[in-house]
Amino acid sequence: MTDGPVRLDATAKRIIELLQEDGRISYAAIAKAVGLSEAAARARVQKLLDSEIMQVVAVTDPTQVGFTRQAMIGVRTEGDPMRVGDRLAEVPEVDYVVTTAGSFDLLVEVVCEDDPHLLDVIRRVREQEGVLSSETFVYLKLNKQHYNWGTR
Amino acid sequence: MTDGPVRLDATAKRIIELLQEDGRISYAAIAKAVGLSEAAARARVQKLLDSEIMQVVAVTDPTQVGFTRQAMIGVRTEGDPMRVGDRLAEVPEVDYVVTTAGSFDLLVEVVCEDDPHLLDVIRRVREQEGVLSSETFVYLKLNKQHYNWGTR
DNA sequence: TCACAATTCTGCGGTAATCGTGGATTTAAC
DNA sequence: GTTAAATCCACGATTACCGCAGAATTGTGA
Repeated sequence: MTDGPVRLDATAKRIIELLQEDGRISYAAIAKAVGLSEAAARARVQKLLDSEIMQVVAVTDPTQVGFTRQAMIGVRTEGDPMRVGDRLAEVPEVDYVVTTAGSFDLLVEVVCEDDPHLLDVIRRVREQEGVLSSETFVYLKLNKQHYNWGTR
Repeated sequence: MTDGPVRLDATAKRIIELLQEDGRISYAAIAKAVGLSEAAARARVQKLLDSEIMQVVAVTDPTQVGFTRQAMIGVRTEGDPMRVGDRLAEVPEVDYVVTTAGSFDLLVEVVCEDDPHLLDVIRRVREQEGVLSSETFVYLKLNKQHYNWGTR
């Protein structure tokens, strides 16, 4: 998140791909797949986690775990969009923030319990300094969500 | 993805939250945290995975693993947006599709290697039957990405 | 090219976690 | 109240995890 681009060799990429398929695969299985000792594979994984290139986490469809309202908010800003984006990232209900080129400067995904909650979050976003306007896209259905795009 | 809403008890929710923090936490640690035997905790996790309520995976910032171009594509459709969304979900470069209410019917996130690749993906999206128009937001920076929103 | 330092890897032993199974317990349906 | 299904626990055999010491590799500067 903070560092610049990091060099990843073929082994690191292969390890990432294995964990993209199954985040709970054992170190021993990783080692066998990439041709390293188990200890070396473990060190590699730990380094990838420590450097924040990769995180291994449980991902859920929020609507299945009690968050009935999700939305993407397109935001137009004045001043430095990244600065505004970093501040919006601090809002707990915000799980995803990207700075973009296009008719929005920022795209902000939020996870809420219900409509009043969403309304409150939108209000807080719009109050943020540097936010000129926003447009909300309420999620009706999550059609696809995957993470195994591999590496290049 | 296919089934309706599934009932999650407090234990299941607690397990999900633990795995949202650390996808590689041991079954034994989960068992201790939720007050079950190790075997029971393992069975619960397996059930959550099998039912596709939860997936445990490695998540990366695509720009760090060789995908230099990412974008969100806002799509306006005719006909059933979900149908179009499900078809767009089959495009390999598409990693995220949601049906929304607002000035776009669908939001489609794509992961590409470079500009020509992105251009080609956009072309394929626009050619899709039922797609009236689209607007592309090229990602400049990923400010935040997290998954530990918990459960309710 | 060589020497030196830093990093990475291997092998291994002790400890802990995983996995399967059988039987007890709880839950749900009628 | 009875039955069936689901869930849980106990436990042993297997496998994985983890830390460490030394070897091998990589990278750097003279």
